[in-house]
Amino acid sequence: MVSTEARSISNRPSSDAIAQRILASAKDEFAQFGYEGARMQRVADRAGVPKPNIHYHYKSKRRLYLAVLETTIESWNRAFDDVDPEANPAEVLEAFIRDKLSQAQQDPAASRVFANEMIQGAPNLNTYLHTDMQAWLQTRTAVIRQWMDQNKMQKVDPERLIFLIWAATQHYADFQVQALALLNRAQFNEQVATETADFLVSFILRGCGLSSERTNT
Amino acid sequence: MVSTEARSISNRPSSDAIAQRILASAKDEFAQFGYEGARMQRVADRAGVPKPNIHYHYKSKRRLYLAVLETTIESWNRAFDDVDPEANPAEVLEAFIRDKLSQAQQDPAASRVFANEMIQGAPNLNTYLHTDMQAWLQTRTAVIRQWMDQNKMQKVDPERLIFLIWAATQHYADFQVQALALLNRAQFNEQVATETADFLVSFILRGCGLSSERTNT
DNA sequence: CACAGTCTTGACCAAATGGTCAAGACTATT
DNA sequence: AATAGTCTTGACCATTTGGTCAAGACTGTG
Repeated sequence: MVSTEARSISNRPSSDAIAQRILASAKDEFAQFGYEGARMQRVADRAGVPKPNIHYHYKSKRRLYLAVLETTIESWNRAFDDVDPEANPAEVLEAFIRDKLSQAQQDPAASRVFANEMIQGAPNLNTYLHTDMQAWLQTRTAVIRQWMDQNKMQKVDPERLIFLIWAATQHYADFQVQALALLNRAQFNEQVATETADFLVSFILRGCGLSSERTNT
Repeated sequence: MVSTEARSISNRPSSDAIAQRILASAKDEFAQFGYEGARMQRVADRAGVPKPNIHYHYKSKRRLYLAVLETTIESWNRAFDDVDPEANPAEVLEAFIRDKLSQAQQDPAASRVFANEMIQGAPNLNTYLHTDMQAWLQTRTAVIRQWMDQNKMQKVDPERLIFLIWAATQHYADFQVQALALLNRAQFNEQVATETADFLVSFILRGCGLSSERTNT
């Protein structure tokens, strides 16, 4: 009786909370090892639940992975999302760069999940690449082209400009160990992030012909 | 007799040739799936040899992986290797960028193996990062700093400049599917490579204040 | 408090995994 | 042509893998 009473204070976390914890653990696992290298047992251990519990919430490893991919994509390009063509290119691009880098710092696992999927050949995101992502890119490049037509910035390939920003920012998530080792830093803290953001913003804006400073050649 | 004669023309490939073929197959496999996701059986199939043959040439999966890593690293930064500080920064950087991109196109697997190892946290290359690679980087950044002191180029963080070049070029190897999908191209051929190289060179040189063209702001 | 539905979990399974081994095939040397 | 050393391979093994299942625990509702 008493024991039952006591047990009844078990205060079991809500089913949703557990599903969330599993999803978060899965993100870390898939980020580090990729789909094929990920182990369900490790996901369970990270989440602190028995393995069969995962299969209650997610039908299979593949479904779990797809769920992770989905949440990852959702938070992908928050910024730069609705851009006013009348806005200042420099400000818009700066905001975009800083936001992407901030994401890379705050949630490197998301970036790595995506990187793994791409390296692997995007077996689960091929449609997405050719539909939603392409559409997203096209509206963005349209604005950039407009800016270039109005001589507001240097004429450059807009698609490749976006690629460069993606690559340069995600680098600090995906290759974090390398960057930290070579910069002789212990962790990717706020200071390193700020230094990096400042470098990227000023370098890329200069590349876009948007710098207030002039070159001294 | 006859059959023996006929068989003796079997012309079995040299042991070294097979070891090489295994290594090449392993590079592709590790590139696509990462260490934990790689399957010895698939390596064997790709190489066209029975699985035990792999274990004759490479003691274990780990040893095979280390061998792949080694050959990958060797071909890593061929270019930009001995730079004359008196040389023209623009020319040196352009050569470096074009070489890195050419590598990314010709051997994307190598880039992906390295990317996987970094994403995973560099469990096998941590020492390398803190020794050889750091040394390599330091001699390069020293030259760049010299150029900046002599006002030959814009003052920027040299380490992060190198990172940006690495990231921007390797992107076309690691994220090849994405780039091709978004550029609406079927394959990363010579034309795409040239367009990309031209973009990267002019954009990055402008970022370094090394462009002949002036901005029109 | 009983009952039904939701959620959890220990015990288990078939298949796949990295790796072994001993028998055989090939090659160079004498 | 016999021999010794190198290389190849079919059959096999212990362990790990993703996944199942049925029994039980918990929770809300009448």
